[in-house]
Amino acid sequence: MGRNVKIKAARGALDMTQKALAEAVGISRQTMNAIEQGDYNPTIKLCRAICKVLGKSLDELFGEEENEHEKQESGKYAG
Amino acid sequence: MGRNVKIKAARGALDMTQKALAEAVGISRQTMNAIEQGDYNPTIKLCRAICKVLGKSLDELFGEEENEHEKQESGKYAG
DNA sequence: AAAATATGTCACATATACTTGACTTATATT
DNA sequence: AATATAAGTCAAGTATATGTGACATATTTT
Repeated sequence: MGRNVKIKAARGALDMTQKALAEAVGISRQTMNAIEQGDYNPTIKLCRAICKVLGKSLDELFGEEENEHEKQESGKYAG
Repeated sequence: MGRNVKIKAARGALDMTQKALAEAVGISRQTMNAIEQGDYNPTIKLCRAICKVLGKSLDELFGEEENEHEKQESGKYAG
């Protein structure tokens, strides 16, 4: 999928650890890590919760996939 | 969850049926219907695909849950 | 350099997003 | 008023998001 660098940056700006963010959002640390790693595809409700904690919009954190070195998407919903 | 009136409106503006939108996005008609009905919580990837087809941003279509007559959320990720 | 904390990853379990097929109720169209 | 298309819903199946525990590797702190 493509690592989510924006979450990591926003989290860093608030000096929060993955664990702290995960707790604030109400999910497990591993899930938070997997999302930053791009290992999966969170639900919109979870994305909204992350945005709220980090004080960012959906577009800022989850808009337009990083297509810098695009790694052959398993493309279920065609782009 | 709360019906997504915005998708319905954007779809209507393009004179698309649920079936047509579902096909354009690459999901089943029933899933599209369930999302508009607020019967579940799509993944961000699917949301992006819907946005792309409808020419709207995540914030426009999926930002901030409708809290007009808020029906006691099952609140997994606290709001 | 040892101890502590943060991050990455794996395997297995559970909840739920999404599919498919079928049926019903609206809303056109003729 | 009959026929067609659109929309809503249900049950049963499959795929995957998320949880939990455990362990490995970075990175920071002492």
